[in-house]
Amino acid sequence: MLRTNLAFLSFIERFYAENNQEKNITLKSFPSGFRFIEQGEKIRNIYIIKEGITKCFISEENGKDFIIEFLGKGEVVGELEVLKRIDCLCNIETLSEATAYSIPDHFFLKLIRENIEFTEILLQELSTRIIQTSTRASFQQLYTLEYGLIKLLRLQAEENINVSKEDMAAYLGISVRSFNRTLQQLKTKNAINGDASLKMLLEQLA
Amino acid sequence: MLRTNLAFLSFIERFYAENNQEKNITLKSFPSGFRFIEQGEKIRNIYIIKEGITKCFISEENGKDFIIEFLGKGEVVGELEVLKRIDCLCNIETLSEATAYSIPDHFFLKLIRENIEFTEILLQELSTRIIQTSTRASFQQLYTLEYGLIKLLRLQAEENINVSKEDMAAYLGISVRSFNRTLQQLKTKNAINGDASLKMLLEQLA
DNA sequence: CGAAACGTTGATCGTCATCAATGACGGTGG
DNA sequence: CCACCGTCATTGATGACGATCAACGTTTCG
Repeated sequence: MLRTNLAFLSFIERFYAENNQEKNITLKSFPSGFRFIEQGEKIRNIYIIKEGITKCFISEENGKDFIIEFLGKGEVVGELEVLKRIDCLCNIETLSEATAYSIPDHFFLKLIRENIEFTEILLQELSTRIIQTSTRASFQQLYTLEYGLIKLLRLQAEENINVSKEDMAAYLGISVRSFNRTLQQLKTKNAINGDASLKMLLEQLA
Repeated sequence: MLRTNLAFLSFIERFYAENNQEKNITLKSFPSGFRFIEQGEKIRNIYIIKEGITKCFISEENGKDFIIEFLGKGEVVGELEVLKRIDCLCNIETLSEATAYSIPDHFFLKLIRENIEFTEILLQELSTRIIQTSTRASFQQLYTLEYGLIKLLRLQAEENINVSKEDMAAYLGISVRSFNRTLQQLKTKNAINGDASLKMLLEQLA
């Protein structure tokens, strides 16, 4: 659930240190809770996250939010919009203080044309995203909330990060009320067998 | 809902005609209803569809199917698996007679390294997929079936293709029974206002 | 000054009513 | 025989509303 891409990060850090005479790449800092990309706006830079955690989410017209993914170190945002010359699809908001390398669109496109290593990392990244998004869509569509929640808790226990209940609910596409309710049902049904760290997390939440 | 990529197709046709002395690319034909990629298997070729319609779907462990997308002319399949060296994520099955260019994995990777035009088309394709998959996941998660069905019918009316009820149901992640029921509800509620071609399609189905 | 009392706020839960979606089963009609 | 529908029971998921509780700061009074 927290995606990272260390290959991307180390590439860009190397590039930033060695090949940035023209200052195409700049490093920016954001406070926690800052929305640095807004759905529907035009964009002129892509960002590669150096430090911190962000969420990438779509706000639907009915007022609900759907979190596409949590993005950490080395994840890139805005690249789809630049590649396809479209307005931003999602909002990107920091969940902690964060720093990110900012790369102007033209320079990003130039990198793709001229640096095969960069392009291959990008291809890997896009592939990973398609895989994750598709399998998740399928899963969330075909299983009940209860299964989805267990899966989410498991992911969170593995990666040992902490996300607000509000965000977890948005990740599942439900309200906080429903999220709490389902947590509680899990607990009373004792639906978790075996996994100790998962049990602890559940105790802690419900 | 029926994705195509004419840029990809014309690239590969040109390449096939002019640069295929070593016979790396071959043209294959499949009958209707043929599953030429099976979830969980290893893969050694990618395919680019020349003619015909296919469906790309995940079979979940609970026996349900989820159709990721319908793929037509110029769509590529198997490239994620080759790029990431993993087993097949989905099944690909023809819905009509179909022909496809088959490209060995090593040659596909070589094309990426050596032909920037090819790579750029591929980047476009992957971007499109992420966008479609994400927005669809969000929509299907946050709106009711009724909305989802209307959207699906609209897409189908626009693209003027015909897909079996079974497949439409799988696209929505529901059973045929539920699909029919919802169609009927749409009809009796007269939920469609304005769009004539949509109304016709609904009449025809329900 | 310090402790007790008070009010505010936000998060959570119990409960109830309701809507959304499903599964089963038998019937109907081409 | 197969695709579809009526019907019924049931599960899944939601929204609304009020009650509760903990956290926190402020006020009040001994």
